Amino acid sequence: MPADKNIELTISDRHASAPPKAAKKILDVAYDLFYRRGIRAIGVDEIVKRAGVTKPSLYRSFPSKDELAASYLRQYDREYWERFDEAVAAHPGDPRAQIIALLTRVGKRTQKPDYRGCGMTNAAVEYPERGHPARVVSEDNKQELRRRLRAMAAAMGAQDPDTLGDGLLLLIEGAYISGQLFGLGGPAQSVARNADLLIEASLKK
Amino acid sequence: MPADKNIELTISDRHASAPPKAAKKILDVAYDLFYRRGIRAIGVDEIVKRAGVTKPSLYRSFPSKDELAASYLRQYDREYWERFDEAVAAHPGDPRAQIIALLTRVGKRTQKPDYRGCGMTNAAVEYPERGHPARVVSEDNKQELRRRLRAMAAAMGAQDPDTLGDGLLLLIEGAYISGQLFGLGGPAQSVARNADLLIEASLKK
DNA sequence: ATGTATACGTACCGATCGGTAACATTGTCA
DNA sequence: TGACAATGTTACCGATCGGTACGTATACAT
Repeated sequence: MPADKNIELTISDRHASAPPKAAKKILDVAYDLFYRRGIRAIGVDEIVKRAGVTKPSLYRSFPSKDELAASYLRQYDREYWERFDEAVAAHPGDPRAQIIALLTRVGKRTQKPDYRGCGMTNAAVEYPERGHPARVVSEDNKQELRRRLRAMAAAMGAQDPDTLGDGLLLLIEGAYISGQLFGLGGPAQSVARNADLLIEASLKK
Repeated sequence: MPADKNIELTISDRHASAPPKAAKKILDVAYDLFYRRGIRAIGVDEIVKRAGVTKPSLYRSFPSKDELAASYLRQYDREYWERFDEAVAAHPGDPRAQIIALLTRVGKRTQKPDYRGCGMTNAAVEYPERGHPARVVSEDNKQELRRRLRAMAAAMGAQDPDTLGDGLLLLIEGAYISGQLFGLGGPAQSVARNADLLIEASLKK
């Protein structure tokens, strides 16, 4: 279930009704294409064609393709933390169970046939140049992920919370990547089990 | 120290001397540009310009840009296993020490200022379509990595060698990716420490 | 010197890239 | 009805994409 809330705060919050419809269709289509096939691989022509709109419509709502990509990632970011918070909320006050729930879900997603990894991670690989609009969003997302994982490791009572938090991040990123590299039956299916072992070895005795 | 052995078996092994010099320059330049800035981001025009040759020269030695990218990855593959075997050879008969040596080096490389991750991983992200020449090389490389890590986990006497091998792979891939995402001081610097903890927790007691 | 093979360069191809100018059409609310 | 905003239409821009037709330079063997 993709992009169904507001498009961009600056667009939808004008006077509480009837934001441009074209912008939403464009962003929905761009979201799907960028995620599945990559940002560089998709041209604006294909986006407008599949969205049933024209190019000027795209450039009225988004200043450039790069900014459209950044908008796609901001949308991805919202849904990312929704999923995150959902797993956390399922085990209130139990950070270890939260992590395991989170990683179990990630592991399951990576085993779906056409899994394509994390949109954030992929975008950062596609745009190595510092300061690129898409990369900025991606880096912010990862910084926040690191912050949360370290905080959760501390709440678990790890001997070295920063090391455990970073170790969990490495496992997660490894799952994102190897999920799209190996497909079904790949190493990503064991991410939760390995995280559990790592946590066990990292707690104060 | 880049690409200084043979270019392509099919080129250099013609009659044991004087293979086209242009092909080597092209592959060297392509290697550098593809790795640092991405394959899709680099056009053939830039490659031939920086190599000081012309486009027809490129297409006499390589049937297409995609195949040039595949050649780049085959070269990367050779150097990859050279580094791997080097770390292994430093600790004969001690798989755990081999892994730690390996991951210590990976962790160090990820902390270099302009670290750009694993060329194989990056190529697979850039080319999600199955069967793409570049992706095929990348997938083969990863399969082999998984095979070796599982074998080493078994040699260590892990309770569940496949799970430990896969866990190590997840940590390694996580290090490749987060190395280029976070730069200096990122989570990748702790990959060896986390691997050691994971190994400790995975051995038979 | 002349044939033959190989490597290289000039110049070009059609397609697509991201992006825009100018204008016509629609729907909505006053 | 009039005004305005959103969208559509058509046609175009210069740049770059991957790739090639075709002539030329060099080397070596006869």
